[in-house]
Amino acid sequence: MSTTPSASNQQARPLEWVKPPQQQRSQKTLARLLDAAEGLIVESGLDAVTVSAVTKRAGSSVGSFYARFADKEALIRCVLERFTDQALATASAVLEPTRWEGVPVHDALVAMMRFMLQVVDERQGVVLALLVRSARDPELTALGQRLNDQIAVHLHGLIAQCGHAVDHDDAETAIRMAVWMILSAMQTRALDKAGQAGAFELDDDSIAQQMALMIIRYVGIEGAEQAMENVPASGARRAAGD
Amino acid sequence: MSTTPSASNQQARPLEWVKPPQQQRSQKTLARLLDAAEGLIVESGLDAVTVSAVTKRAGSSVGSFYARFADKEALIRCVLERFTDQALATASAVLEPTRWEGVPVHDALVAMMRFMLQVVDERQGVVLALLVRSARDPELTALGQRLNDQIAVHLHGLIAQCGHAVDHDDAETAIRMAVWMILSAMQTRALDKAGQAGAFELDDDSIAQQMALMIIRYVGIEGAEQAMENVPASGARRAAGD
DNA sequence: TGTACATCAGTGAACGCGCGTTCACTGATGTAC
DNA sequence: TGTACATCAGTGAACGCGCGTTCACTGATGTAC
Repeated sequence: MSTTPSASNQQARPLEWVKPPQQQRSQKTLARLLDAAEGLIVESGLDAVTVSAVTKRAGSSVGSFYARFADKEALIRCVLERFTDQALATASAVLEPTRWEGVPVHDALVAMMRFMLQVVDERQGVVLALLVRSARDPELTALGQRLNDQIAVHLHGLIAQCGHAVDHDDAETAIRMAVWMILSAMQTRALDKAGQAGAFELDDDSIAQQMALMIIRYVGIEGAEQAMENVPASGARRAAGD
Repeated sequence: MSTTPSASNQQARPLEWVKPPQQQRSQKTLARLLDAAEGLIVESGLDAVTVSAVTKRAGSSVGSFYARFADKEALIRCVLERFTDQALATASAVLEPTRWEGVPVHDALVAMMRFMLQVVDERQGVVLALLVRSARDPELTALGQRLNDQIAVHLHGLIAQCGHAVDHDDAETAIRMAVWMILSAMQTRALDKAGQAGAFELDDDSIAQQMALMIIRYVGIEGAEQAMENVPASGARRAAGD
């Protein structure tokens, strides 16, 4: 973990709410506490995150916990901020233009949506925790918005670069809106899956394709729709302008 | 409140988790408890909903609370179910086809989106509570889905009735997806507003218009877009097919 | 290199607050004769 | 109509659990001379 590209984030960002450790020993304790908390969130939800549960799982003690964190809230913020940082870094990596050279916009979008759905699936717990905690803590709300903005900016650049005409008064706003709606829907999806209610009868693949289609049509990326190679078109698709 | 159309709901639905009162006196106590809880949620959020706070506000007592509700959860579920029932009823009323006869689809959609944004604004607290509580309680998640489905069904009927051709393989799914994304975004919006973070720099009106545009384009309601009388079109809008 | 001291890190029992829930009791409403 | 009784409704002090937080203490690491 200390060799991953996002390691610098873990040292710089989370330490705002944390007493910076002076020895390597406590550095590790801190990491173990964060991991323990995240593990509990993923496995059993936010309610399972009690100080004693976290310290027990981390093989630490209550006292050493309070040597690092001002209170329990600080821990949770730390975990969620670390998560958003990872998400931010991942988003930048995934949306890097060179990665998608020569790939039709539609396929690229579907791939991205699929990836996002997969992440949400794997890290449901954390996504939900971020959602739930945002209701109390405006600083966390801001994190979500930052993620939204960054994805939107990157996506905008990416679409602009691939040479399609865009049919929208304000492409930037449109993309921001689209990303907003999609991210929101992803959160709802995490909720539905956690509640193992029937959720959507739609599978992740169909959702990914529909989301991609939504972006293309709403933002008005002209000529991008016909590249839908793997969409099982029941009625023949016939775009108005082609 | 006992004369509103939704009063029947209040008698039938919420009582699943509640001991049915035998006298009018306790009937009123029950209503006061529900109102008190909702009031607390709206004004101070879910955390402020403690049994003693609720009973105090309702001018009641802890004991009489437990005579009606199995536990605190039951109360909260009741409040949120009552809210969804109202939302469901409102949605049916708002989406009634006769209301929109002769109104261009675009204008109708914008009006609806505006209305929804307004509701979310007024009842932020309850919307948020529903969101947060759904993470714990699958039964509440199901409520949200029911709302989604019903709106989608009505909207589908409404769009089908107004004689536009629809350019989508599966209009029903598309509309369901659109409603899903929009409702999810509304929840995020409630979050953002509550956190009074900069939220979106977009005002509610622009959001309403963009959402309407999204529906029209994504679902492919042909010929509906040019009815955009009050959209400040900076670059001249030119739909591909007209 | 060794000793003394200071600081850092870790420990876990103990405290106390807040809140959900219970329960023994009083008062109100309805019913039987 | 009046009295006796049963049931329903309401009361709030008391209980107890769980959890966050504190604190007096032990052990480990680093530093000065």
